[in-house]
Amino acid sequence: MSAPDIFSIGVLSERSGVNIETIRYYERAGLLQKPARSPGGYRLYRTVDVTRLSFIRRARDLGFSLDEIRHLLDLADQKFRSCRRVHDIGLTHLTEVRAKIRDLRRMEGILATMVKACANGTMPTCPLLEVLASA
Amino acid sequence: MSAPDIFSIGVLSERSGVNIETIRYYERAGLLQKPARSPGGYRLYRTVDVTRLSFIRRARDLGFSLDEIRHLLDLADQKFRSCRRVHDIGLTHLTEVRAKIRDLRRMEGILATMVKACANGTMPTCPLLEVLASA
DNA sequence: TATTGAGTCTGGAGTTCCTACAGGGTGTAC
DNA sequence: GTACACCCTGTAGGAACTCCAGACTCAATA
Repeated sequence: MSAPDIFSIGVLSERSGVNIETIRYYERAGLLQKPARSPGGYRLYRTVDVTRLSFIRRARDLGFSLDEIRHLLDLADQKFRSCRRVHDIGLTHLTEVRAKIRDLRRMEGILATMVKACANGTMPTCPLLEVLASA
Repeated sequence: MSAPDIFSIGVLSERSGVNIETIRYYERAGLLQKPARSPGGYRLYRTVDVTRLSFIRRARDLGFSLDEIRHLLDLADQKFRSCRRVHDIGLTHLTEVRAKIRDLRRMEGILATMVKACANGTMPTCPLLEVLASA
């Protein structure tokens, strides 16, 4: 664990913002490859693991399930031989991502209006529910 | 259950896109008020419940926890007397919403590029991980 | 109006995605 | 060589659902 680009699970946790226990869980769940081990049995990681783990964390924050993230990781890993398959999976997620952006934009608009009104000392009414409720 | 604006949990489920079991779970968790009951004990809902439930579903899809959603519902319900409190809670969520939008737009860009390249028959390399991994 | 079949009820167990110990081993710094 | 922080496995817990059994309700139809 002395080489600068090889580090322990604690360091990985710190650099990726993912809990140590969660990292081990992702390994069990197959989202991370089983890492190399030190002679004493410690897991050994590299920079590429930080990247992968940070991605998983962000994607989770954005409401993607582990299964969806598995798909996205497969895309990134170039696991699909067929261009058609990359296209289809990419398009599915693109549609989902765009829908999420649209919803978040709506929420942003409402929240910004409320915060602004409050800053002026005016107690605002809140159309938050209605704006997301409509199809 | 004959009046047009009063309906059963099954109809509510259909109109809101939320599982029947999940609706009952939200009731137990205090996100939905306890509904009126028919003489035989069936839950009775109204249009306002569809709105509220649809909002919860959307917010869950966007990665908000039930606790965060409780806060947002409180905002919408005008539960806070103080403008300061509305301002603070609104601002907290606004910051979170904007961060999510930023991440999703990055994903959107990558996915769109990949889908486009694939449509041209070119197998693209995928910088998906890198784009979200960076702080 | 009696029946039938879809819908609903409660309570409890199972699933996913973590998170928190307990009890023990590892690594390194003095 | 012994502290002390770190890591190991395994198991148990929590959040947010999801499913099921066995019993009851309701509306439609014969």
